[in-house]
Amino acid sequence: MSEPRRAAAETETQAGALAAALARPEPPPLMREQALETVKDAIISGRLPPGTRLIEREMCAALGVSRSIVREVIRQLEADRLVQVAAHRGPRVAELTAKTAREIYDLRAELEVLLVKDFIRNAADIEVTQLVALAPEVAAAAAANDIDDLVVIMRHFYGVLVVGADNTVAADILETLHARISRLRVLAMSEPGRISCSVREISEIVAAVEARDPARAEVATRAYVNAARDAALRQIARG
Amino acid sequence: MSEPRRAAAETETQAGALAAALARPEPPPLMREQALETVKDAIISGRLPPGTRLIEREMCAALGVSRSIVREVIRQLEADRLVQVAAHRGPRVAELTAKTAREIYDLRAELEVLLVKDFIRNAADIEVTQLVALAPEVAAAAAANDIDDLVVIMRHFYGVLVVGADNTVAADILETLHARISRLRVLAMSEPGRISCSVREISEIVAAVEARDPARAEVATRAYVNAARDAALRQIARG
DNA sequence: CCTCTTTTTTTGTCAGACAATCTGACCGTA
DNA sequence: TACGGTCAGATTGTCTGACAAAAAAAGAGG
Repeated sequence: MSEPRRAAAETETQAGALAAALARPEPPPLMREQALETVKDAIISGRLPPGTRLIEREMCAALGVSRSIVREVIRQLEADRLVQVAAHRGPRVAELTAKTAREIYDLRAELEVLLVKDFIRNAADIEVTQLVALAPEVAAAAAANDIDDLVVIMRHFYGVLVVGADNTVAADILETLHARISRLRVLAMSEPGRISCSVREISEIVAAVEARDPARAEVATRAYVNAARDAALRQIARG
Repeated sequence: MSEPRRAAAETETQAGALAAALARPEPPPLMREQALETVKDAIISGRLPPGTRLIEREMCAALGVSRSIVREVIRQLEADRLVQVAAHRGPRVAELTAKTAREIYDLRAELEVLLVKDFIRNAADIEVTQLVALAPEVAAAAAANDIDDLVVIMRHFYGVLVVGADNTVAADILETLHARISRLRVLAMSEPGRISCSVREISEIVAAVEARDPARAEVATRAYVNAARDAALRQIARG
């Protein structure tokens, strides 16, 4: 009984390896996905500020796609809470109140703590090394006061974290939260003194991860996210 | 300067109150929302089991709507992770692996802890009373072994919790997680002995909330969700 | 200045079309 | 029989055009 099943399992494994090796990461991109990415990026970067009306016809013209596509994209952005849609009134880029921002940061803290702990538990040594290698990069970008570069490096940081933590559910949700506060994060980083402070906090997280010390990592991660939250809320309060 | 503004604010407030009082909670329901709710309910209840293909034309016929609507609905379900869509291959009701289930339950624990703590901090006394009043109902339904009733009561329980906690972000995300594991939750509840166990755990949560003791509530909530997780994973393991 | 109409804009929905792609059946060959 | 190749049908991805209903804007009148 086990002979044929073993054989089947073997061919399956081989096929799986083949598929993985040959998988094209870029199957002919769907219009819908390109359009979604374009609009999402425009919102996240702030080129479409909160409150902006997203009129279907204009979106069609701007994106070069049909209304069908635009409407599907809107539905996805709505589900991600990046746009708010009132019936018969059309979608607008979502506003971010202080209350909502606080809620997002508080939940973000829990998610990042969860991910860092999972990273400590699940990540291979090479992934830990990758994370450790990012700490000096963060420091360098901070020293140069290059916020754009810092954003890129932090995105990389979270990329390594997410892969090593191997927790898709938490990673997906954290990504939606990050998207919602992305403008705010950049704003908060431009607060004088915030950058050098966050460098220290991130270094501490990395050090705790390197030591594979979950309790220490939790404290460090909470400190980092809470400080970011307070800076963000100050920015909102200033208008 | 403040006089006219006060007057304006007053009429605005009055108008707002009127609008709130007369607001029909049911503005002519959009086809798309009805369709979404119908499909979502079918998935959550298990009438559309995981893996089921959702063919556009068939959905149109079944729901009595056009393809535009069906496709918009699919996009929303995709964003909620209730369906998985492969390009050119169409959507299927999402499968739930043991790994994903574990991740969902672990995150659910964090979210419910967060919400319970917020409830303790923010809820009015009357809301605490409402929650306390649900404990005996849970016990009664459990004693009668009426799982359907228990599901309804637990939905009510979370409704009260969410309103009192006043944390929309966490509530929304918890709702999507609950949706993804809803079949599993029912399955887990049918495990012999699980119900009476969960009654005790829920009573302890309620007692901790009534005492407004966050630390105790956290312990109780974790115990409840972790027990639910273990029961759920056992069900998955059994096939 | 406020209020009531009338237009204009925009959304919500449908129907039909067509190319690109996937699936499964069929078929010849070794 | 097992395997690789071909072809027709099914299905998705996308576009266009249409129209009723709702909301917003513009005018008219007091």
